[in-house]
Amino acid sequence: MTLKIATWNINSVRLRIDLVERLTQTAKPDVLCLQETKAENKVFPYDALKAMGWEHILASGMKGYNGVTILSKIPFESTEAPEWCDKSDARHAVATLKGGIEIHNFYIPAGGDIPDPDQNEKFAHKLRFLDEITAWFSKRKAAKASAKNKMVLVGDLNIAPLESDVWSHKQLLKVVSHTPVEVERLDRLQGSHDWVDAVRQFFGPEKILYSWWSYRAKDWNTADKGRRLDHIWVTPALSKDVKAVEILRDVRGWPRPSDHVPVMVTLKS
DNA sequence: ATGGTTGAGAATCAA
Repeated sequence: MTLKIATWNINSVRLRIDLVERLTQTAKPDVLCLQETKAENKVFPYDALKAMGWEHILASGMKGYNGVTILSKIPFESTEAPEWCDKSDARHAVATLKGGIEIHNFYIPAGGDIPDPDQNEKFAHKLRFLDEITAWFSKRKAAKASAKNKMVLVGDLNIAPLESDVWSHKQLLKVVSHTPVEVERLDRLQGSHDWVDAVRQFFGPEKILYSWWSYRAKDWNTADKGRRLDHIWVTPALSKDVKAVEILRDVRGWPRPSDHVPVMVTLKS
């Protein structure tokens, strides 16, 4: 038996509902975590998603921006939509699957253009968000004696930490998403619950990997100026169960695509 | 050097 978990920044679930269906049918994930759904719950396409086989749906949305969703073929034991930085901005959804795996789906703030928290409140928010969830996971780890905890953290973390996660390390060092201050925060988050980067565990540290290509490039595929902003992390109790990881680059070439592509892990269960 | 595109939803704001 296997469990396939995918994450995808869909950039409007309503506009791209047909692409969600295409991914559902071709990649056949058991759990699909979406970010940037851009739909408040009252306009969320529950019926269309149920019709394509997503029986269990956790949606946390707001009008116009952000929004995270966990779609599942496996029933939920419990669900939660925590809030951070005193904002109700729909950036975190948690679902525990029947059987015990706890899934965290994040849309971390992008952080604006200027990588200085004193000049740019959006960048300050991004750092604060990372600090808050790091403290929260550290506390939970201590409280739960977590050695056996089976947890998965996915999402658009809006940080590409390694040199092999960006098209040019040198040219992006001062570009939000790849600055040392963000990478250091992401490393601390990773340490907060002994998270293992399942994608790098599978592919190794050297392989060039991207999950996002800007809409602004004339030809995203030829220019290939990508970044790996979308991540799948697992706790040590699950790291040995990672059988495969795929970054579905072809999806960037689908009609009217998102600027992000799905990342999917196959776990032995 | 600094533009380039997309989405929500109704003028910009965010990415």
